[in-house]
Amino acid sequence: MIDPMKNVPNLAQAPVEINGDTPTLRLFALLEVVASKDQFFSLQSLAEETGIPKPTLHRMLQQLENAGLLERSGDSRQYGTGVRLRKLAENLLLNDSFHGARHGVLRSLVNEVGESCNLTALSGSEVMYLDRVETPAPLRFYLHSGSRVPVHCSASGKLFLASMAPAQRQRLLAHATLEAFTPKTLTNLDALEEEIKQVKRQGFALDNEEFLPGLLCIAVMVPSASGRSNLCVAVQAPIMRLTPEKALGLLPALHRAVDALSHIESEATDPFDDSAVA
Amino acid sequence: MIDPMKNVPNLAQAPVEINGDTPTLRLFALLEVVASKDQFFSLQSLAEETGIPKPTLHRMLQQLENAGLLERSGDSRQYGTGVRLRKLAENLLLNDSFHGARHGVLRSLVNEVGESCNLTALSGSEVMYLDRVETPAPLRFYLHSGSRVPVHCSASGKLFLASMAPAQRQRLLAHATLEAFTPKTLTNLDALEEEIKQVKRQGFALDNEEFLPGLLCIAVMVPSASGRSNLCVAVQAPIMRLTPEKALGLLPALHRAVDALSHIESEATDPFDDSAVA
DNA sequence: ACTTTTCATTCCGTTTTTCGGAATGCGTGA
DNA sequence: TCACGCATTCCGAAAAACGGAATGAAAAGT
Repeated sequence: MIDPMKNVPNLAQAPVEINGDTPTLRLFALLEVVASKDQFFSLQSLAEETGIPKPTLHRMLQQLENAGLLERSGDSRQYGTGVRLRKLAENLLLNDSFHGARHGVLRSLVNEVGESCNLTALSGSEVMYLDRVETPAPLRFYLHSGSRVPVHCSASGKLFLASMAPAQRQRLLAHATLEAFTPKTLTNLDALEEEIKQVKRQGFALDNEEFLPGLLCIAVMVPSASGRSNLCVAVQAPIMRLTPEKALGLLPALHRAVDALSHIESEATDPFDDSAVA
Repeated sequence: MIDPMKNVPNLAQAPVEINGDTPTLRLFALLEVVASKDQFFSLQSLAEETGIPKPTLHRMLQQLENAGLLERSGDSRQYGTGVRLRKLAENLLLNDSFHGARHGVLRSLVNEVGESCNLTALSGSEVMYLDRVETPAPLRFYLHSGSRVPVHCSASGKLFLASMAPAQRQRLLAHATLEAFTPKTLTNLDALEEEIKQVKRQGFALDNEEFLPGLLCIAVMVPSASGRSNLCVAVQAPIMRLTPEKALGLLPALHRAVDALSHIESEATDPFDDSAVA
């Protein structure tokens, strides 16, 4: 990957990383680059932008073209998006009413409590942000959906841990390093178990600057009709605006959101529930 | 070319074929199946539906989940679409390479009717502006592509709602706050359902100051050759210049635009049809 | 008209990934 | 407690991806 100086291509290199552990995911990352373009592009320009070797990129694009995901303008060397890809995108957005409904609940929770809220799920050994709505207040933490945080220092994570069978929890924690993100992070397994016991008793969890200094978070689990739940709602705010005591006052609002969310979730398993709506 | 898909498991259910000559394309075909679903699904059900062996399907889903393209919900046996996939879909529609052609249609519609027009798509529970062309008149509303408006108080939104199955619509609306942006906003579910019935009858929708005071909007849906449509055209104008009655007079122009747009959409499948932008 | 430059495309041995039947794990309901 | 349904892991054979080098093909320069 050494850059021979003789070639000095054009403007400042945009090192768009094509990440992915598998060929397929690399192709997806490529599609994302393509999808973010507003115009046609050539193989060459894309090769420079992404750093993918030309033959490899050629094969990738050819594959996508054969599949109807990309199209080429005429016989020329300009690529653009294909019908099939657009159709997929449309269907996806059109049918995603669960996400839409959940987002709505989240939005009204934010309206009510005035702070940023998010939906989280356990994904592997980490907590993932499924969705997030920001507070209108100017001072806020920038966190976005799709990002991940460790289980041991997040309110949602502690709830997930508390909902597990002891054996399952141990299996998960056995291979985890309880990394200290702040001085308040629980890095001791016994302390964490103690905390989890308390979470279980209380029915909610707090993260008091255990992940980011100055960030307080309170979370509640959305129960699942069948089996264990993998969904939490949480409010996050700077400690300047939200002390642990004040956070407890938000619990009623959180529980209302949880109710709404669990109704949505139950519709997923029970598609025959479309009675109302005249 | 040899057909590698000799899997003919023909179990009791519908035989949705996953075609594709390469692993990546098979994964993509799988995503298409997922994207066309309106509800969560389990590995088992998908295995039966597609005929893909369980271990293979498991690996595929796991890969997609790790990449953030899919998400698991509920008791962790239910899969649904992920943030990253939705993001990809949105970017794609926003930067579509047909954008140019569609933009042209929009521009000539603006020329004809003299008011700002826009193209919209449903994204989750909100209406997204795909494109917009402003009126040359000095008095106008500042709205731009990429921005979003709620479904219940926009003409396009009502059209999308009208095109949904009752269950889907209910899910979307049940937990939504029908926020009142103006005194005319429909904040009552029954009233909204009534309005939707009317929209369905009429084939077009009006937004008469339901979102912004003084703003009237009339919208028509662009039909899709296959499946449900996710595209609307709309004219927006200050009520000073456009009354509801006068808006009806714009319907012929809107329908001409719709025709042109649906030709663009079908162009890809029929390259001999040059009738797009005039 | 001919040469040079610039891309796109093909070749092909090596490396990585996928495939899926069989075996195992895990939670639920008898 | 056991059995059953489903999710998950194993692993060797098969397939696909990889990318440096070589080869076209067409535009740009002379």
